[in-house]
Amino acid sequence: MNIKTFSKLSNISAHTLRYYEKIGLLKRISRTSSGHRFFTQEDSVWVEFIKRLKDTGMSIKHIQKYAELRELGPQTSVLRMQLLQEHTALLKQKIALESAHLQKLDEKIDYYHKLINE
Amino acid sequence: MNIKTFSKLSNISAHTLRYYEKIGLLKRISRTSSGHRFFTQEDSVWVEFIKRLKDTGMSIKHIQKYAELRELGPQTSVLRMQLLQEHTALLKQKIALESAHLQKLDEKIDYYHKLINE
DNA sequence: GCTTGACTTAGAGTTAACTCTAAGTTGTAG
DNA sequence: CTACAACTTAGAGTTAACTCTAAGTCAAGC
Repeated sequence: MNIKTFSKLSNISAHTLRYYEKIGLLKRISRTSSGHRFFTQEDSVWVEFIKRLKDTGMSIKHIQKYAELRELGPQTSVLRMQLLQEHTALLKQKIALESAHLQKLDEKIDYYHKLINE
Repeated sequence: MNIKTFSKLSNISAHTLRYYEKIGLLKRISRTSSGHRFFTQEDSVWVEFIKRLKDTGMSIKHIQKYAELRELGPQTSVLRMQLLQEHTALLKQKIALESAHLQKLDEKIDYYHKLINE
């Protein structure tokens, strides 16, 4: 599919897709004979994975690192797994912190409730 | 306590504390006779609350709004409660999304494990 | 065949939230 | 009493991650 269609599908602007390619998040995007980018199902899977990393707070720099390892093929599996493990460890901490904060905020809301109903 | 002590206690730089005062996150910080800021236990409680909001993804602009309402006194309780409720609703969604992502990432790590042990 | 869209490079602009600098004054702790 | 710290205003610089512009070429769809 072309960049416009892929942009809609992935919910990432064409500008940003070109930017991601430029900075090395997307590599080996195939081209039509005329030079237009041609996105495949595989690209879609990869982009969804990038979004997953981004949505869980991984920086572009770290995603670049992962993308580089991916580029090097199967012999980097252990390294990639380690990166993911480090990331999920942080993510677990983050979720735990947010959950604790949420509880405190809910308590504060309860406090307001009582305050108002007096 | 003075700004340096408070900075250490709150883990926020003196620069940032002055910045927070300037943009209206911190109001009515008392002063010594010589004009130096003098932080109290109450300020500490408020700053911890600000950190809670920030750590859960609330923007400075929204925290400013909350701080303004707080400044207006008890008659804004309902509004403040509503702001908090909106925030916790978003936060719950965010935690749910992150948890779903975490699960997928854990699955990918499992996949790598199997790949490596073959 | 015309309009809309994709391509390129290079670089400027944006937003959030700081973070720092300068320059000069005054205060405080050891 | 000396060195370090706090104060002020005004504005510049930083980082991340986009986001957009220009200018010109070329392609695709109706």
